Amino acid sequence: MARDSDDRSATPLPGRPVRGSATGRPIMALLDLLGHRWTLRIIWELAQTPGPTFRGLQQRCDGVSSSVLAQRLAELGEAGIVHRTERGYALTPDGQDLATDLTRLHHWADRWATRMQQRPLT
Amino acid sequence: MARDSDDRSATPLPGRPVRGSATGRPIMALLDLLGHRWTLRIIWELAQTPGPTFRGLQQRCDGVSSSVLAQRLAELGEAGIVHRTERGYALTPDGQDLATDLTRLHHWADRWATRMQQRPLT
DNA sequence: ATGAGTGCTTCGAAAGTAGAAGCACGCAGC
DNA sequence: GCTGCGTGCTTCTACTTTCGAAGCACTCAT
Repeated sequence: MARDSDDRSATPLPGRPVRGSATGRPIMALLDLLGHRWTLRIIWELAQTPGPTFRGLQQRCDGVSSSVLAQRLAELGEAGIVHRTERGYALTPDGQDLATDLTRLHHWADRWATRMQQRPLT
Repeated sequence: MARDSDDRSATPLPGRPVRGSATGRPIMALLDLLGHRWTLRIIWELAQTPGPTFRGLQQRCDGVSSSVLAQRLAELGEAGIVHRTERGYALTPDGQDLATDLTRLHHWADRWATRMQQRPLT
């Protein structure tokens, strides 16, 4: 996982300067972390059905490449959002809190869908 | 802005098959849309201080390249989250609702920072 | 030993992003 | 007119990230 002296294990964490913000403000680190592709989706899937295997999670995420999945799980693990249990991958208590907030996005998305159908696009 | 018949206007929208999900479920479209780089940040900045100019917003986002910013604003506009007013760019009512949900992420991020400081990483 | 499952890595190709430069427009002052 | 400034936004090339197939090392049951 961590090849020694890997400068690129640049997981966005609070207190660290992250890409797009040198201040290290927690919200910036979070927005950066969640801005990585598949990250939001992985948290979402783990919230829906906890405990999948690596390959199982891969399938749930519509066949995300294993290289990226491993990378994301490492980031989320380092951030204390996901951990690996004997029964598979799962959200930590912190991760569950975060997932709860994401649930609100789900409700928003449903209303969004309704409005977009009413408004003919382009 | 919306040049007709542009094949690349692949903005993730509910009802459309998006990358990583053929179903077009609203939440998937949203997670995909928000997973693009700078998208979360742009919404966040517009929620903090509405009405910036293009270049002003660019500076707030730590110098995001103008090409990406224009692309993101087009996506968010197409999604009905951001629109351009006479006083500059601003969130639509829908966008403000979304930003409200993101505010919860801010609180989570602060708690996250506290925990990460207590636990030395790696 | 064979086979199937696991987590995870490697590597070339494709897609996305960075960053500087520049275009077209409007407007104020001259 | 022209110059200068500010606007939104595009174009271009170089760099980074992601994809996707393949494969490695390991465990466990057969």
